[in-house]
Amino acid sequence: MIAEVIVDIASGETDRIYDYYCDDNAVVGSRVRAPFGGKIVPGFIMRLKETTDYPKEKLKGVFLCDDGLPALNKECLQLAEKITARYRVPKALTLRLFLPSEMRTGKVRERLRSYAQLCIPFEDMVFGRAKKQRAAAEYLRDNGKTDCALLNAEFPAALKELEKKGYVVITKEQVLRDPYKTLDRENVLHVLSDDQKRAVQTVETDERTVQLLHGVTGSGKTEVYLTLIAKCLAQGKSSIFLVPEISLTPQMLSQLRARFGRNAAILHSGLSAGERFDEWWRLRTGEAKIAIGARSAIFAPMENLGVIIIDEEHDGSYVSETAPRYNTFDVALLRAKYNRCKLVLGSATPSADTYKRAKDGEFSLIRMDKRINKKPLPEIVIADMRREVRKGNNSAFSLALKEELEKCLSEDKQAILFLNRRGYSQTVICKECGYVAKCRSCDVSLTYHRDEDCLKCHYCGAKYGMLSACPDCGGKKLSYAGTGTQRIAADLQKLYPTARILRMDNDTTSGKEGHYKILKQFGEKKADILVGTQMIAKGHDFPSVTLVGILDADMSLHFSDYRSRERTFQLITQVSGRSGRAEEKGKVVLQTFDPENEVLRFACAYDYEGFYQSEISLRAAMAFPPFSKIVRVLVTGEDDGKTLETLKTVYFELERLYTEQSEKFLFFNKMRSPIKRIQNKFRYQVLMRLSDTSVLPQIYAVCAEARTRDVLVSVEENPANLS
DNA sequence: CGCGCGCTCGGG
DNA sequence: CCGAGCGCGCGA
Repeated sequence: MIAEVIVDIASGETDRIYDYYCDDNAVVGSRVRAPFGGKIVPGFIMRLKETTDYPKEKLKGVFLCDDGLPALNKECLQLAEKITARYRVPKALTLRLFLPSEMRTGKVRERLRSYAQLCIPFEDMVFGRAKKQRAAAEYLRDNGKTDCALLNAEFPAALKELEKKGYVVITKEQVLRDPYKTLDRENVLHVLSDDQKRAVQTVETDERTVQLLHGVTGSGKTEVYLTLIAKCLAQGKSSIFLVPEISLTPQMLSQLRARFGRNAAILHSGLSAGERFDEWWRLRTGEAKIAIGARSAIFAPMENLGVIIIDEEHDGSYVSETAPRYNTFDVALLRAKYNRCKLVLGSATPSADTYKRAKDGEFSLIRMDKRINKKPLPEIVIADMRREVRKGNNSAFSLALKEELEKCLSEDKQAILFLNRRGYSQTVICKECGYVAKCRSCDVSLTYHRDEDCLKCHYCGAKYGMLSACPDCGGKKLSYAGTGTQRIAADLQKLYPTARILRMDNDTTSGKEGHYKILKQFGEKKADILVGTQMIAKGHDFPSVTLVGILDADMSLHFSDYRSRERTFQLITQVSGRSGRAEEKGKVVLQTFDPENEVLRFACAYDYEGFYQSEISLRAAMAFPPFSKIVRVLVTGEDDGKTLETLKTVYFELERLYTEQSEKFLFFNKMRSPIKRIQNKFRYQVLMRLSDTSVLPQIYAVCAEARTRDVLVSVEENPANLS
């Protein structure tokens, strides 16, 4: 038998079919190891045939990795075909999306799971200030051998440290028992509210594929999702449940485990390679029928899908940032159509694009206006910072916020303060000549970090020593402009010396799991005030938080991005939802220099509909998406000359499209990208706005053609930022 | 004349 | 993508 093979090499040059001899029992979609260019590389069988035109004496044979069940089923192969064509990427790159990464590296399929157990007496261990390690060790002392996946989810990073210290041994074992048996399978009746019942019924009966669930925070959308999933399960159908990465918290994981047990495979960043493979394999064989995870879980290998759910539909993490830059919704829609099942989108603040399609009747629109516990949403009060400054208050905190903070502290409640920037201050400016400290390889302003007394580049992480004098003019009057979380936390501590303050931003949350640690500490009431950036907006549920302060509510309005209004509205709604989750009524203080701003007004009134109406008419008037499509072609490379050369060819070809079909373009221009260099790569871009997307495939074709060995050409549709 | 690096080519 | 093969440039 002859196999048509795609070799797993991420390059356009090898992106074609190579013929090989193969076993007669080979199946399309199987993984192989193929001799290629003097090495053995992984590959995939795309088709099988009896003969080949390629000279027999030069033909080589492949080793079959999958016996019986191929790694990729028919749907995967068809989906891969479509994604490859749509985004014009090498086929190998698309096929990789469907497999856990460790399957490519050639390790033989193992059905092993890692378990940890103590190997010296608990009493002999020394922990110092490592509370998480102590907690993990205590857990192991009390519970004995435990699945590493569970420990990693609960005590991030602790296990690795314990192993390093020699306190814990990790063993790999054949999966013999249910590793989740430590979690009691819950046995409760899920009684739905009228709103929830109606939502479930609509999803099941409405003809349209896409169902938008627009429910206010606390309206019980999650229960609707879980009911839909449970119903599918009862019919033997599988489901996919997508959430933003950040919301896969340990609490949520155990809730899902309790509800669905081993029927659910949860694909989250805490899993080790082996565990990820294990979960994937359970889905592939049909042993597990529910895939839960972030964006990439849309490629879960199940058959017979009954429903696909995308929670927090508006979340930016649903667009991939590496090639293929797929949009999760687009992939989900393809899968829903293939399986003839429903695609449910849920959000309290849907993106304008999605909401418009629902209002236009393309999607079904299900409203859930009532909160499940009938509690009112927290009151949002606007603090006019201009007036504060006029009154002589130059601090970052308004009088109203300080009053609320004091009340909050005296009542032993918790508060969250939210702001948009990070670091101690934004930039270092010479007051005499206007010099601004910039990164040598990225051409962006550096940020001062007080704890390390250094300057850091937020794009490449480069560190520079603090300046004592201006390198340009020698002046000594250097000033820090802007305010970050670090500064806020310091000021706050001065104001309330006894308050316990936690800070959370990209600097304090090292590693993927870093932010969980801080959130967990806060959840355990080990701090009174949490100061943080965007990342505290989602996820955890803190019952004793009764106050949320948004320090610079208008900051995000000033980004040069057509979605900044929408994002600001979403952010305020989301952050406000952190306040008053339990019995106590919550309060939100929103500080702004622009108190008349209508976006802030709509957000304070929880008026999504009003916001949408205003936003959509603005988008229409300005011909912004969804009334157009913004396309950015980004040309990047280490060699400035070569990069410019490629930019020229790309621009020449695109300009031809523009002149030939100018009626489809609203805007067309080439320019240097706002940040000229990131990680030593020069960046140039061609920016377009299309009124008619029928030229899009041609744009992709031009870019695929222009890409060279050392210059990358990528296409972004409605990019989230233009840096 | 010899080796070194940079570019081009091909891999089944 | 990655290694093999080849050409030209420089040093002894």
